Amino acid sequence: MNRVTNISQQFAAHNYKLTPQREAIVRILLDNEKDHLSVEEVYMLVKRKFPHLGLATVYRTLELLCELHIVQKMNFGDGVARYDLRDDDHMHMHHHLICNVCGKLEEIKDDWLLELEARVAREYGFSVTDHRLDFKGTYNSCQKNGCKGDKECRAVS
Amino acid sequence: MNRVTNISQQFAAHNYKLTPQREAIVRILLDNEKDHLSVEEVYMLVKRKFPHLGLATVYRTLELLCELHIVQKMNFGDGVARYDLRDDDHMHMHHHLICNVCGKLEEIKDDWLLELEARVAREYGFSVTDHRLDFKGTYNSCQKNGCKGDKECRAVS
DNA sequence: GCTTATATCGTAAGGATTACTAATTATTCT
DNA sequence: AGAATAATTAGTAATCCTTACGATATAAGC
Repeated sequence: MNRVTNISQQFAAHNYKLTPQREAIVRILLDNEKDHLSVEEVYMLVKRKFPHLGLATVYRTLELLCELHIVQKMNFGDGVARYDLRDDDHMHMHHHLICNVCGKLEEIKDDWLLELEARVAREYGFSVTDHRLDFKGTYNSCQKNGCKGDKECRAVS
Repeated sequence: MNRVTNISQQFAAHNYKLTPQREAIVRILLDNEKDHLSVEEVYMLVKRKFPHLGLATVYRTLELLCELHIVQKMNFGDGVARYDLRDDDHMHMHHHLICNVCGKLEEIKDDWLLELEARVAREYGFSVTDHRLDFKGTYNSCQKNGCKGDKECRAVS
């Protein structure tokens, strides 16, 4: 099924309407799935096709998408919230690799934590509904370029 | 060795001085290790013993501690940065359990990710220097109290 | 078609963090 | 010890991101 149609149905299921503004925002997110866009970036991109759209609408729509578990609001330490499309099952977030040198943010779609979640349930009496796993480090290909220094810790990870 | 002494040496090693203000802040962090304090909370606590301390000094000191890898700045979604003491080796962060019902934040000190880090290195050519692993879910003991709803997704996780 | 609810727009208000200047404290050199 | 230099702090102003608000516009129900 078309992803926009799918999302439209999820809106309807919760008595929300997929207005033209909301649809434009959703399309921007789908078209830039790899990019972990910030509110401002979404705003800029969607304004090309929809010049009259207001910034507050972007904030509200992203909050709505978050509530519907279509996206996940995240903070990678650059001072702005970023939004990441969830997997189709809307269950778990994928993992991230964040390079200290080049700054690249790569996604790992596999879920590597099923075993650990079972362990958490067993040992801590805690049933996991979601997780977040980020790795910081350096790509081997970036290693030779040297490290920019140890300032990355200042970021809110 | 005394932890304050140890930290003092780390300051000296980087040509920073452990001033009375900085030491007071460090002591507050050590005394409230489990609590993931925010800047404002540190400020309030340290002012009891050190009424003339300024808020900006708290911000600067925590940034400094972050640079020295003594603490880790984190964002758990409540709009403020929180600071978490690193393990003694200053290498890796511990993991967190965050309950959707009671809001409790528990730490898991074991490092469960060594194998996954090896896998990342092998499959992605990425050598991990640090990680972040948070589990969201509910304690079995909280389950019977019911869930507050699905608004937790609005938080920046 | 009129009424009611929902969504948008633009901007004002809020809150957390950073930037900045003057004052204070420590260090170095003679 | 005393002057000069450097490091640190205090207090507040400025900045930036986000939320709140009132008015307008759009859609839904009868």
